[in-house]
Amino acid sequence: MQPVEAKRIFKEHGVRYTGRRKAVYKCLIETRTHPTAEELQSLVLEGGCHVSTATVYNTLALFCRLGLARRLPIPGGADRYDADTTDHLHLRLDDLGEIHDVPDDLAEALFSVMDSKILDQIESRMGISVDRVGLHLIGHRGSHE
Amino acid sequence: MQPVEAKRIFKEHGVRYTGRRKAVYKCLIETRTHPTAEELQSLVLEGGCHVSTATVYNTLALFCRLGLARRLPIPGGADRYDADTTDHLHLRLDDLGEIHDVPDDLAEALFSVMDSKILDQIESRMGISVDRVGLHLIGHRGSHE
DNA sequence: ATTACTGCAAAGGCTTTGCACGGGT
DNA sequence: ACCCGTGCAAAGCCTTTGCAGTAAT
Repeated sequence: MQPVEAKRIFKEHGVRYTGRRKAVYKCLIETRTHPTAEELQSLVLEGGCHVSTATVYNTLALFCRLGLARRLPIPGGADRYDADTTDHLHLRLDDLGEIHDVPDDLAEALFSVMDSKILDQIESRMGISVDRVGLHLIGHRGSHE
Repeated sequence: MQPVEAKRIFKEHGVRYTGRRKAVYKCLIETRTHPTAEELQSLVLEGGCHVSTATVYNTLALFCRLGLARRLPIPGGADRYDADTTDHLHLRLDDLGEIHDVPDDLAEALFSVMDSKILDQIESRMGISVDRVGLHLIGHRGSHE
């Protein structure tokens, strides 16, 4: 999503498109490794725009509400944020503390094989409804050891 | 795993099989919904065995190290613990704050369709190694709305 | 002028840690 | 007697919140 479109979305929600929000959003879309709130704050500060920790968190929460970002819970660490809100597969490199996107065609290939008949069976046998299937990969840089 | 076998594992690791550890382990295997540390402490206390919060956490960490339990990270909430350390699929019921196991045959059916060729492709295209595939379901009680 | 945004600091939830005491072997 | 296990309280990390000041419309 382009920043100019973000501006429109803000307007539509009766929310102000302020300097810090602009700066936070810019850093978020420019950073490929899905930064934490703290990393994002550092980036914004380095860019010459002062912003407080609270504002970074509040701003990111706002982005998520507006559909401009997605929050990625990280077990045992700070959550990360992603400006790409489309459904896509994440690969966690735990040793580096990074999260990367898996190319869509490969992600699609993984998801497409998950037969909905199996999910239907799970629903009927367990007496529940499945809302979402969470899938993510955990790996590390380098070849198979 | 039977408590009697747990005792053996403790011995093997040169760790004492004390009253609290016994009580914590007993409550853990008896509780089907994968309790949090706090819930587990309450259960142990109700059972008439006094135990502190710190000990519950330390004990659970010990169990995980010994392979007697698994820690389940819960986004935005307290982590949960599972005495079943075999690979199996979890279903999170977020509205109830519960986690249930998916019957093995169904979980197996879901996993088996994930072609390893796709994972190989991801590895070569991204220049990484995939260590684990994380999969879990999020749902709610009741029929499809 | 009105309303929303921001910063600071405080508090919050969950978890770990330091240290002195007590209990197992 | 030794060492491990335990409790308590303090500190830790990440995040949210209250409130007073500031800026946008």
